[in-house]
Amino acid sequence: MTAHTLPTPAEFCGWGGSTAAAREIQHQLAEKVVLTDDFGLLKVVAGVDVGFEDGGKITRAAVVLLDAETLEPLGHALARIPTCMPYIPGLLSFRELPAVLQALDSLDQTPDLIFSDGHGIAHPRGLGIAAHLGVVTGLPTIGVAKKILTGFHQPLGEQRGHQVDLVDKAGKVIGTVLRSKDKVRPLIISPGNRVSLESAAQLVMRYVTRYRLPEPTRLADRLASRRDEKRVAVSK
DNA sequence: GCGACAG
DNA sequence: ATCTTGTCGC
Repeated sequence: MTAHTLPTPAEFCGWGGSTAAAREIQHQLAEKVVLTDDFGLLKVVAGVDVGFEDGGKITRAAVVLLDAETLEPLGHALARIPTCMPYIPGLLSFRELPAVLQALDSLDQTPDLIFSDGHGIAHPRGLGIAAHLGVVTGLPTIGVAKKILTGFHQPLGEQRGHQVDLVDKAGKVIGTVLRSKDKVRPLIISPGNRVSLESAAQLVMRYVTRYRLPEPTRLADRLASRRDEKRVAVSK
């Protein structure tokens, strides 16, 4: 069923699948993205991120579930699969989604909203990993990136909460450059699916506490990159 | 042709 | 993303 939306990892191994085919899939799926806030009250929010092990041979996806109201941890999942596609700017989702989907499937609960690392519609073909994930799962998603992939913006204010539009060459707004904390590099926020541009930035700020990244993303990042384990290993 | 380029 | 210690600044 996902054959037309996400080539199997095997199809890309050794370049069995072409980048041209992947780009065509993105163009088609981008048309399915909805930017309407059609979700109800948020009960469970999730954060997803991907890390690598063994020099990149293993792709490791992490998903964390939090109570949308209290940010209390409700659960998490990990998926580790062989990596068989290289990183290619613009085609990130084909490399990372297989593991992410597997981790999501292993959960006993479906989140009402997913914060994904990377871009949503702020992408050359309008389908960054967050948007791709949203279309494939049918769930509301928001892209939280640390760098711009495409687009331009006016100067941004220095204080926490300040934001400016990220626009494409045609002048269309595709995201928000958001200062989540004072004196830190801004985050690039863009809708993935079933979330409006305005809500995307608001929701991110709702889940930012004392760090640059919103909690769902920050916690998923820890799990995916094994921050805790490494800290112990180094300080020991 | 040249440079840019999420994670 | 990942390899990696200490260090400068708020």
